[in-house]
Amino acid sequence: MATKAKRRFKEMRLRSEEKILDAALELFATNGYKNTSISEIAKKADISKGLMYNYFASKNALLRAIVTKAITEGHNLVQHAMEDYASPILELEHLVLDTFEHVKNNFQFWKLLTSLSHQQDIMASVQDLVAEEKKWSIQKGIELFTKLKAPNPRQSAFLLGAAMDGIMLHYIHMGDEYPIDEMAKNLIETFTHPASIHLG
Amino acid sequence: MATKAKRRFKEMRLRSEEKILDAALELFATNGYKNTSISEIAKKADISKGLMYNYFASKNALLRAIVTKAITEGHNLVQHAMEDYASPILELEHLVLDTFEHVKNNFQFWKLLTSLSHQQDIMASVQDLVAEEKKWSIQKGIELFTKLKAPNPRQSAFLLGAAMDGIMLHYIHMGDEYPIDEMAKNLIETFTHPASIHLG
Amino acid sequence: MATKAKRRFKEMRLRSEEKILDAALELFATNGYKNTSISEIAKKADISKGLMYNYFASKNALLRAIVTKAITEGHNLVQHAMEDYASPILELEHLVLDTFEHVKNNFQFWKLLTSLSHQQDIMASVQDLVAEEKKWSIQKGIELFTKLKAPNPRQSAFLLGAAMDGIMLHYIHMGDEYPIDEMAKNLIETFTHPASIHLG
Amino acid sequence: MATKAKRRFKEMRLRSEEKILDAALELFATNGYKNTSISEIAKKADISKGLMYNYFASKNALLRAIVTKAITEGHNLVQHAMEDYASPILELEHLVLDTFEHVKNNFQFWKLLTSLSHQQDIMASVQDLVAEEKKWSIQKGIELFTKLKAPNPRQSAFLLGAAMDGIMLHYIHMGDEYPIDEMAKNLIETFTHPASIHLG
DNA sequence: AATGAATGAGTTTTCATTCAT
DNA sequence: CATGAATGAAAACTCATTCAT
Repeated sequence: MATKAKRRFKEMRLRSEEKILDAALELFATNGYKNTSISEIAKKADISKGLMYNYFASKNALLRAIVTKAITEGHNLVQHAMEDYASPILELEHLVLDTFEHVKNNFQFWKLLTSLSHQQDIMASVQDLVAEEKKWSIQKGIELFTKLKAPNPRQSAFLLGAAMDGIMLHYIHMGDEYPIDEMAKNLIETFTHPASIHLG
Repeated sequence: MATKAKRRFKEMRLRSEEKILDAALELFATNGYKNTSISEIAKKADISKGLMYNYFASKNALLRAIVTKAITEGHNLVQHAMEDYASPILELEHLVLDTFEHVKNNFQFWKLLTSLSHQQDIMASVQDLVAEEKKWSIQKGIELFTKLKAPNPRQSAFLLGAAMDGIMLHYIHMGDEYPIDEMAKNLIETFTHPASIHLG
Repeated sequence: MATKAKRRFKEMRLRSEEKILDAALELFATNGYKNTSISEIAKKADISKGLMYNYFASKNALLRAIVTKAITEGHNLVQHAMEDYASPILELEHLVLDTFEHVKNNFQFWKLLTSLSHQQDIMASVQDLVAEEKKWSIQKGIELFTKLKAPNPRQSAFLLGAAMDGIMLHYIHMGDEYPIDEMAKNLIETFTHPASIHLG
Repeated sequence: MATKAKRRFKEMRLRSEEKILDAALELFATNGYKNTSISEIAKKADISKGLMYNYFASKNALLRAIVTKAITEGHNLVQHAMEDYASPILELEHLVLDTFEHVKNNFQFWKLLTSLSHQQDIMASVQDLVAEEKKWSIQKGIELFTKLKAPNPRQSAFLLGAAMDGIMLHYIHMGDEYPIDEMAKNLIETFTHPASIHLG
């Protein structure tokens, strides 16, 4: 009896939580954290203002929940993708493609994260979650270019990272108008082909 | 007499206006637009809250003034730098270096602009100013790569643009810890040397 | 069968009601009425929020129930204690000691009542219950001092009442650190011995 | 010029601050801290809600300001009054009378303080201010009864303290209906006359 | 009888903006 | 031109109470 009721309650909780997280992510991403009110979130999630506080202790806790969730998901995804590859070139190719795939599939989240990254005080409450992710990413790049026998792996990793972030930035701003797949292909060629594609 | 007095007033006016713009730029850039109060700006600019409204009709007008000013300055700078170059390679080199130089010299402004770019409603009030700038920039890139006989000038221009923005993004986040000059050198080589520097 | 089940239900009901009353009393007394939420009470009583409303129509009804219960108990106690004494001196002695005993045994309740007594609007809903109690208490004091042939029984009763309330106040604030028994002894001597104990 | 304007502003500030403090004191004292909203205070003080925050950082800061102000005033008053007396009996007489005088003149404040003393968490934010006051008071009492050669000065000081607090409590509850001056006289006699006044 | 999800009115707090001087 | 006191609308948050199950 009690079990049945409990299960039902759990489901209700989960559904509401999901609705709130989704609504908040979209609004935060589009209009910014400070610029989004709990009222707006509640309206979009189709719940009452008060209910939000049943699930998240504060607006900031809600933000952290979003970031935590997305980073966890993202981390798993990329780590999986990295497992076994025949050659470092293929590996680099997948690093780029998988990352962009993840960005495409989590458009709103990346928009939010990019937006957050410019607000010092808000970022502070999320910094720890993001910092680790970044370090891991650069480390992976350096390993790759070392395997590829690049003359300066660190430098190449940084440049690749910058180019990827730039592409993501443009993609995030322009959305599907931006030729992200083409850019990815181009990027991979630039970083793996001995002859530059840029000059004839 | 009157003239002298008038001139002094004008100078004071300019000085106050300048102080407000500077203070606001720094605070907006560091903490975000929404997160910065008029009180804070007034305190930092060492003027009264009320005085601000003598110079700018609203907080949003102040924001627009900052963006307008910086974009105008930036535009002049880059356009100047582009004038006469012996070869397109040199020209590309200068495009990259001058842009980064501008970012370095207007760190706060770029920080602000990057931050703003993620807040749809605020950006709306500034969008038109930025859009033109962007278009011009891409056009310039395409021209350059055409002169350089790149197989796909548009693609190369996009990739260069993305890489430059990525580098700027990292520089803006990390400040002087980021090896922006080294990155610039590297970037130029990648885009102008027939043999890739990435693979040995 | 039915009877047995009914009895069990009644017991459960009593147990839950008791748990709620105890939890609420402690929380109200410690943190104040307004400062205590139904959630806290429910958690402390180990029941659900909703169940509380099966037993008490509102938070205020719960408060009234607590006060009513404790006053009734207290009244019985003191009245019992007052029955037959050989001398008015002994009677006064018992009045003091029994009252303090009651306070010691109902510490939380007295704490609550003392706390409530300063909140006009809340007190309104409880006032009538308390007023009667007070009147009875003073009447008793006057009777006693009359029997004791005090020159001004009313005055003495008031002074004794004030001193007792003062001692109770201190006891309530300090808890068992306060030497309430010693104070009681002292108080009785002061009011029954012809020679003052205060000056040597 | 500037000076004149500044003086005017200071006066405005002072007046508003005073109005807020007075309104808040009365409401806190009558209805309790938690039970009083900023809106009510603003309405009573005839100012806008927002203005309160120009003067006090928070509702709690307002409370502390009230307590600090009253304790400081009270301390000065009593300390002054204690200076030079011909005999310890006269000194005790004045201790009692001056204290009651202070309570009468700061009725609202004492009502508030008595009310606060029962709410642990609120009291925490004010405790330090009050604790010192209490210690000083008891110390004074012990000194007095030592000079008066009471057999147990500490005990007598405690009893006097309790009686005084009890009288104040009743006075605070009943207001001017309570014969506080008569009680004071009676109290002094009880504690200074060798023969008890209670029994004929 | 019992649960806890959901509500909404009310509370504290913030801040762009106005205005008297 | 300059000041900062004052306002009020909107934001974050709390909580007694209701209700479907």
